[in-house]
Amino acid sequence: MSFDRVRVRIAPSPTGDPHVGTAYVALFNYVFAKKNGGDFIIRIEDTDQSRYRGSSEDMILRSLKWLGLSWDEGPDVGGPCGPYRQSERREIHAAHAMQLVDRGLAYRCFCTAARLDGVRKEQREKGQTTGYDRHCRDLPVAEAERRMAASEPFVIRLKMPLSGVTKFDDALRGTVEIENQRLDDQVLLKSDGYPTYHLANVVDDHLMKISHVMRAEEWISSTPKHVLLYEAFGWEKPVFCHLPLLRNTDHSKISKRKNPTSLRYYERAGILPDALLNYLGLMGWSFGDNIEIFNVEEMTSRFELKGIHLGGPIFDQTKLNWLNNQYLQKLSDDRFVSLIRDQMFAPEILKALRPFVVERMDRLDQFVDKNSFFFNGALQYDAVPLVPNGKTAAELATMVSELVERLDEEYEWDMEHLKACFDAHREAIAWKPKDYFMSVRLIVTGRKDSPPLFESLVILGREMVRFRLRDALKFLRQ
RNA sequence: GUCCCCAUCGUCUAGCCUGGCCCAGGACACUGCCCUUUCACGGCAGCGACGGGGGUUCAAAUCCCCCUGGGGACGCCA
Repeated sequence: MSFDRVRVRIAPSPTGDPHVGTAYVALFNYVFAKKNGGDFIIRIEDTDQSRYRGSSEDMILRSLKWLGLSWDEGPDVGGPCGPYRQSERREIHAAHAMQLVDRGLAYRCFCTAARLDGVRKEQREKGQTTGYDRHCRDLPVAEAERRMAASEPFVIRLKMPLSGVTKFDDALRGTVEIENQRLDDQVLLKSDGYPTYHLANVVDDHLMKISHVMRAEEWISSTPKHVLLYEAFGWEKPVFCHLPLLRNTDHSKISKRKNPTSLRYYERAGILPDALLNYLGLMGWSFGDNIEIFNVEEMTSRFELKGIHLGGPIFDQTKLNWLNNQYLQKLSDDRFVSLIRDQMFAPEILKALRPFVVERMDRLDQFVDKNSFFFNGALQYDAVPLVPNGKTAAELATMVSELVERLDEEYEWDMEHLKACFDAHREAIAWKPKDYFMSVRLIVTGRKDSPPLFESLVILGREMVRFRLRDALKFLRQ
C-alpha cells in the first residue's frame, strides 16, 4: 500500500510568537501540496504544558492567514482526521505507547530528573555523548508493577536496537544512516501523561495520512528514531524531506536574539505578506530564468522539490526591504490607502494613543511629529544622549542586553508585568530610576518628552520594543 | 567531544544530476555615471565567487576521495 494522496502538514508549537521559520516551512509545504493537488494541514503541537501559551495558537493561525496561506484541515476548520490539537489526542498517544510496552518494544522508566542530570553531567565530564544509560530498560516486570502501584512517576521509553543501522531516504539528500548504538532510548510518554514530540508526531502523521514530512533540517538527527517508531508500529513511512534552516547573519540558526523572527514584527513593520512570501520563496529555491519576483501561484506552477538548494540561507533584511519596495510600487491606489489607513494608522492604535498624547499637543498638526516613534521602525540614536552622566556606553549596553534577556522571559506584556520586570532589573543593578528610565525612554521613543513609558511600551508591543533595544545595542557597541 | 547535514560573489542564487556552450549568469548591497530643482524610483557601468589538496577524464564549478570550514542534533522542548 502507498499513500494515494499527497498530504502535508506543518506542526507549530504554541509557545510564543509566530515564527518566520514556521512561515518558511509552511510556504514550501503549501506550494508542494498545491502543486500535487494535495492537502495542506495544520496541526498544533501543544504537548509541553510548561511552555504552552494560550494566545499563541491564535497568533500563529492569524499570522498564517495574514500571509494568505490557507489550510484544508486544522484546529479551527476541523477535518476528517481531527482533532488537530495534540493536547486533545492524549488518549490516542498514551494508548499507542502502551501498545509498545505490551509488546516489549518500550518500557517504563522511573529515573528522576535529578538522576538523569547527574548521568549527563558525568558523561559530559568524560567527554562522552550524553544519553540515557538505560538504567530501567531491563527492570523486572514485577518491580515496575510494584513501583507503579506505589504511584512513583514514570515515563515510557522506546527500546532502541542495540546494534545494526537505521537508514532513511531524504527526498533531497539521499540516504542518511546512523548506527543504532548511537540512538538514545527516547522518551515517548512523559510522566504527566503527555506524549513527546517523537511519539505524537509519528502517531498523528500516520493517523492523518501524511504522505510527505517536510520540516526543518534540525530534525534530521531524530528522524531515525521516528523511522524506528514507524517500524515498531508496522506503519508505512512517509517521504522525509528536510528543508534548510534559515540563518542569522553569523550563520547560526535563525533566532530572535539575533534577528526579528516574529511574523507580527514584519506585519507591524509594514512588510507586505506577498513580499515576505516571495522572499521566503527565494530562500533555497529559485524560480529560474533570472526571475525573482513571483507570487505563490507562480511559485506553485514551477515548484519542484528537487530544485531546493541545501545551503542554509541567511535571512537578509536588506533584500527583503528591496523586494517589499518592489511590491509597494505596484500597489493600487486603493490598496495603498487602505494599508496606510487601516494598518499604519489603525483606529485602535490611535484610540489607545489618545489619552497619553492629547495633553502634550496644542494643535492637531503636532500629532505626527510628536508621536512619530509609534509609527516608525528604527530610530536615530546619534542625536540623543542615550548614556546617562556618570555611566559609560559599555555600561548602558550591558544594562540593555540584560534588560532584553529579562523581557524575553516575560510572557505577559502589560503595564503590571512590565513595571515589575523593569523595577526588578533596575534594583538588581542599582541604577538611579532617573538614569535607568531615561535611557530606556530615549531608546524606545527617541525623545525625552514622550508619553508615559509603560503605556508607550504596551502600545508599541513586544516586537518593536525588542527591536529598538537591540538596535540601540548595536549603536552603543559600534 | 560524538554523530549527522552542508559548501559558487559580502548576501540570495543560476549552473552541478545528464562533465565541454562557464576565463561562471542574475539579484541585493556597495561604487560611479545618466535621468532629475532635492531625495527616491528608473537606466547604464563597475566591484565581486567555483574553500584547499589529490584523483578520474582529451576536458571538472560539475564525478570520486581526503582535508578544511560552516551548521544542526545529542532534554520528561518542539
